[in-house]
Amino acid sequence: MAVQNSEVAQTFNQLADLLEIQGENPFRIRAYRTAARTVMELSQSVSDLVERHEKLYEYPGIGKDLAAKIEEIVHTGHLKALEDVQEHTPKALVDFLKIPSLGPKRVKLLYEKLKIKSLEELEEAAVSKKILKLRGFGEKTRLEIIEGVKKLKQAERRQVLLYEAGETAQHLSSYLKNAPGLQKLAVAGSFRRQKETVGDLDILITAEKADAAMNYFLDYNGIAKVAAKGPTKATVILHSGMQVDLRVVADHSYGAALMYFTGSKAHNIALRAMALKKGLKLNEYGVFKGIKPLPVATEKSIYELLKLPYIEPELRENRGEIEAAQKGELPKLIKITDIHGDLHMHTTESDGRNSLKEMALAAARRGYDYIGITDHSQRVAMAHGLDKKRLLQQMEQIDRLNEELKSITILKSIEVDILEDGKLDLPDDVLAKLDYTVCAVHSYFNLSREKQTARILRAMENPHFHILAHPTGRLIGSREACDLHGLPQHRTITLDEVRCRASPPWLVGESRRYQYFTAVKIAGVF
DNA sequence: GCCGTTTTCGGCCCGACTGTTTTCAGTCG
Repeated sequence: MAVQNSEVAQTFNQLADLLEIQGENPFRIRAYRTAARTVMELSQSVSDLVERHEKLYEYPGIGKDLAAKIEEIVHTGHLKALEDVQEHTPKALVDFLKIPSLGPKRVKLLYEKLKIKSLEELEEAAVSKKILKLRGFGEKTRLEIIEGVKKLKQAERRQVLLYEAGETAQHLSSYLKNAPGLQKLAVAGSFRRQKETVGDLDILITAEKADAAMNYFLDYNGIAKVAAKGPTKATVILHSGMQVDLRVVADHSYGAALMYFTGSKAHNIALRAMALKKGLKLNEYGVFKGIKPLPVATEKSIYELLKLPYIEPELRENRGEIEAAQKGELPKLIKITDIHGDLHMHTTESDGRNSLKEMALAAARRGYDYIGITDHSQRVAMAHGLDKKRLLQQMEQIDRLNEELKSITILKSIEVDILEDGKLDLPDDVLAKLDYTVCAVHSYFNLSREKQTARILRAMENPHFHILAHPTGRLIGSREACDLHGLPQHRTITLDEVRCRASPPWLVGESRRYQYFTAVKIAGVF
């Protein structure tokens, strides 16, 4: 059984967590984490690379040592070094790191001085005030730990979907726009990078008087708790549980601060290292030569100073965008204005919320040239999927509507279910009458990799198969991707890619909850 | 553990805030 890249990355991260608690050289720990990231971003499986004797140590952040460790994991399925470290460190200590105010140093102290090695022991030591004996532990920390243990027992820290975070961001932004003396405002962080889920919101403002704006922010009625506040920085927890960080900077630092708070952390570190090599210092206040600030009002001017073109926030993850920028090979990202139509839409015939005509009119108002109607097929009974008879009726309806509406073209389609054996859920004669089909898996997500892949390949062999919808079936935060051979786990799709995949060059539908744009069938998707 | 137009050794991003301390270490982003 081949080892997945994510398993290798997980092993490295586990090792890094444990070494952190043991007080190992922090740079060595960082190397493990960097390597874990690199492995996750590889477009090929490490198993294949090892099998073909590719030089793993030529990838960024992977040297000979880590390459050997990767090979060990591929060959033996585990890492002896991790097991050795695990043997001497209780696993629960790693969970302690998730508690606010507990970092590796304090976890180490708790373990060494008080022999604490489980969540229960930690709770007991906090409640009985034993931990106050330790240097650096006071009453505040004690209460933080009790609260943290409670939360940890309940659930993981909540990550919300991007669009949910967008609603909170919208509320907060419109509130803050009325702050006294407000000049500029941006929601930065992972939200600006448009990550699929967002853990907290980072809001950056410039204002005539920082303290007035800060106080205005702290008066926001959605705040449940103020976790930290200073003259330029505050952290609050909203009633929804979401954390919001506010930073106030001087107007001339806005560009540098926006870049800094947008991240990602890895991208910033890489940029700072580049700046250092040029004899410059980069921080959230600007770019400095010695102590002399250079004029950098915008993010663009900072990139220019580093001899780089502007890098879009969505790409700032230090997974090759800086190298691509240096070579002038940055991908062009999809913009709303690039979208001319939507090929994945439901109506009230199945589980949509609007009628066929309402959908068409709404799309026309958006300026779309075309839409494709893709209600569910009969097998998805929960969504009242269409059988042959109802689909034929809908097609007639579409013909009539196309006559009536001249501003938009409505294409006939269906989201046809891929059955467990790879057959499509409707007979070929009716599929042949459609403009195109969207095919998707809605059941049996847990088949083995071999069976799942064979199932989809078989569906693709059908001459009426055109588009594979939500290819991995992953629901962000609630259902894992199904195991398929050859689909990358995580990546950004660019406009050029969509163009070259789609023939004719249609953009394809997306959903808020699925990770992927619906992929279009081309040779070599798998 | 990685890496090299200061280098094969000696660096490795950097600042705000907190809590505990009595000047600063640890955490966080």
